[in-house]
Amino acid sequence: MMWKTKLISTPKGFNFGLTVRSHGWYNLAPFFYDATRNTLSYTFAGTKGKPVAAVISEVRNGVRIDLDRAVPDRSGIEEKVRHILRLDDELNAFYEGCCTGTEFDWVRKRGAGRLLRSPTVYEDLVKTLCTTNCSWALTEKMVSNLVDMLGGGSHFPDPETMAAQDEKFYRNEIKAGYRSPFFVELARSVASKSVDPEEWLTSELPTDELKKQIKSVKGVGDYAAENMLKLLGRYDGLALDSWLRGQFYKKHNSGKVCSDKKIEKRYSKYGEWMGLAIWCDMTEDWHH
DNA sequence: GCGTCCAGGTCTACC
DNA sequence: GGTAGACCTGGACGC
Repeated sequence: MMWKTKLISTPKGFNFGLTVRSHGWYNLAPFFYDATRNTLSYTFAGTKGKPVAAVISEVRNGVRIDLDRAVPDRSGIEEKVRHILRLDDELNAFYEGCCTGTEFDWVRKRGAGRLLRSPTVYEDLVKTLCTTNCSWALTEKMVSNLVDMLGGGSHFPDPETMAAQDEKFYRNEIKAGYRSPFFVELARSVASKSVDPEEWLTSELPTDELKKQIKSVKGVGDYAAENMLKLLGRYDGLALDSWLRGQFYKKHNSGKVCSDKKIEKRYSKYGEWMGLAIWCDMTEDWHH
């Protein structure tokens, strides 16, 4: 069977807009968010070099996917949209255990807490590397350069395509600077299957062991690994970066710098959900 | 126009 | 295990 438009149901209380705008990913190519229409566009690589552009919009009790051409059921696009929007994430434990009757009741009531992610863990990993030690503007530039130069201007390049380029290309064309050798090594490791980021989604390793595994990727330190863990659905790390710290200082410490331990102490009561708790707390004013 | 700082950090060498 | 210094880029800022 082929399809071009599909409706998929969403979990009770799911909030499309808050999920899309849950963090900066919706501004990174090949995502495009149309705020006026409240639609999220994404172009999938497709098969045989034929990309498929999707527009995802909110409908009653679900979301609608509109493609620019018909694809077979086995294309996997429906599953990828479910993955992107975290439709299969089980958040009831977080809503009931951390939000009900607490400062985060708004998260439960409004259906927040689902962090947008890319269709593949590999894409999220490359994008996370692009967020390290630079301005958000440079992150956007690096990612759009990858899409423009290696994804035909439409889709995110696969590991094989990225592995075919050398460090010089990433330095000169992508403007990745010192991250360039990290991209080459990561892409070649994934292309040769010596590293399989997609396996992290279903890994049964304890979070600290999985974090070590993620950190074995060159260029991935504490922040990047914990950010990846959040996108994998594990929230027991805070993924502190300079932006998150700055927000905390403003909201909870009268604008004054404090230690990471103090930040951790405030959210430690949320246990395995502390990473999601701090993220919702620090981004609350995005959603007014 | 120029120099400095630093932003959604990490790695290496050294102690 | 803890820490200083180096590392690309590019926008903001002060002079």
